[in-house]
Amino acid sequence: MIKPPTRIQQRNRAAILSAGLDVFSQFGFRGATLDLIADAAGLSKPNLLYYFPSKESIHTALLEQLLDTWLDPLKALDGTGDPIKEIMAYAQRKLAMSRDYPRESRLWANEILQGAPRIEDILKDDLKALVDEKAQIIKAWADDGKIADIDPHHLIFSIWAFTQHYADFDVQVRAVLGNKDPYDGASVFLDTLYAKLLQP
Amino acid sequence: MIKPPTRIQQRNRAAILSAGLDVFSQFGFRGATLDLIADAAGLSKPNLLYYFPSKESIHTALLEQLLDTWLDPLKALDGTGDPIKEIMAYAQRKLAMSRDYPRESRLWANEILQGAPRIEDILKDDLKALVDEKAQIIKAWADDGKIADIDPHHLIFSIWAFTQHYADFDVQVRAVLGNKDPYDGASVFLDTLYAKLLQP
DNA sequence: GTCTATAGCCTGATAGAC
DNA sequence: GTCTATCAGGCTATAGAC
Repeated sequence: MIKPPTRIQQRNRAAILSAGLDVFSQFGFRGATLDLIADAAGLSKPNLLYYFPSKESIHTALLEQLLDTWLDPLKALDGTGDPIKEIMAYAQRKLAMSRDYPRESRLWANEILQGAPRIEDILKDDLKALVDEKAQIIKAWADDGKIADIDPHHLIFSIWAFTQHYADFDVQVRAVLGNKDPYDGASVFLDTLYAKLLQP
Repeated sequence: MIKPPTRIQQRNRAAILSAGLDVFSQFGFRGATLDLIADAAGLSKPNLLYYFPSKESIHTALLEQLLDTWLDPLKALDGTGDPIKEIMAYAQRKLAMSRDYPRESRLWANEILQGAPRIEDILKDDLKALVDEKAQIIKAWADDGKIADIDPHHLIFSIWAFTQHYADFDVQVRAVLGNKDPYDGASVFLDTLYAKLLQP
């Protein structure tokens, strides 16, 4: 018989996951330590290991939780909608994710930078299938003359690259811009960029 | 009296730096270990520490060496040249750097992702000054109607983001593309993207 | 210049009291 | 459920033989 988690358990699990997100997204899997996570979560190390049996299990839980929401913006790209509007709305959704979930973006970036040892299969199966499916939609739009004839895969890469840059390279962007908020300017630029690119 | 380094010393120093680049670019500063670097360099750990006094010193040497070449493509942007050609040539130079020096790109990405504790001052001083200078050139071109009126800072960010994506997210790009080489398609896409964006 | 040996600290994880 | 105490192994760095 499995008992439902108490409020304390829910709170501690959430605190650990949030602390783990902080630490793993900054230092990567190898650079993160249980001491740092335990401190950030306000728990002792053994107590942390009472909730999660290992360092790996915290990391895995975070990646699984992330996958649920990370691919949503692309999944929402609708083949029956207005082509240019659909693509530009996707790009803006991704930019909003960088603004609202920068730690998640950096967790992903760290995992890929380190060779994606824990999610390589997911990239080659789920991610590739999703991208190929949406690329086909975009290609059909191009063939119909509804948007310019550009490579759909590199179009998607460019959206990922540009939007995630503001989360992953946040320190650099802010160092260069000074005190200005990056996201307003980025949003305007994004609209201009893809409006011009996609115009048939 | 300082003696010139012997051939063995030159070779070992180079081997350590190359091994350090491999390891730091994959795991970040904290995730890297001297054991991994020593193995990759084909030296024992104490011998490695004979050439560099500490882990930090290897990392610093790599970052300094990187800075020399990392900003060259932007420095070469010439205010007296043809505006659209200059910007597109810059973007292509950056893409070539991702292709030819992916480890350097990932070393940089790791450092920024981790909050750039060791190069934050350089970002705020040297990098900001360089970018502001080139942004002013680009703005003047826009004011003269020679290129479209777009935000120069975000234009530069977009070039960084898109070109470095192919080095930093290499595993993901290749997982999605299958066996195809990414760089030919990226180069064509890059030309199309900025030709359309910059057209006044 | 290069090695073996090791100091001294930090790491992930466990045992057992309460 | 949470703690103190602790283990075994990995970590950076040093000592000292050759």
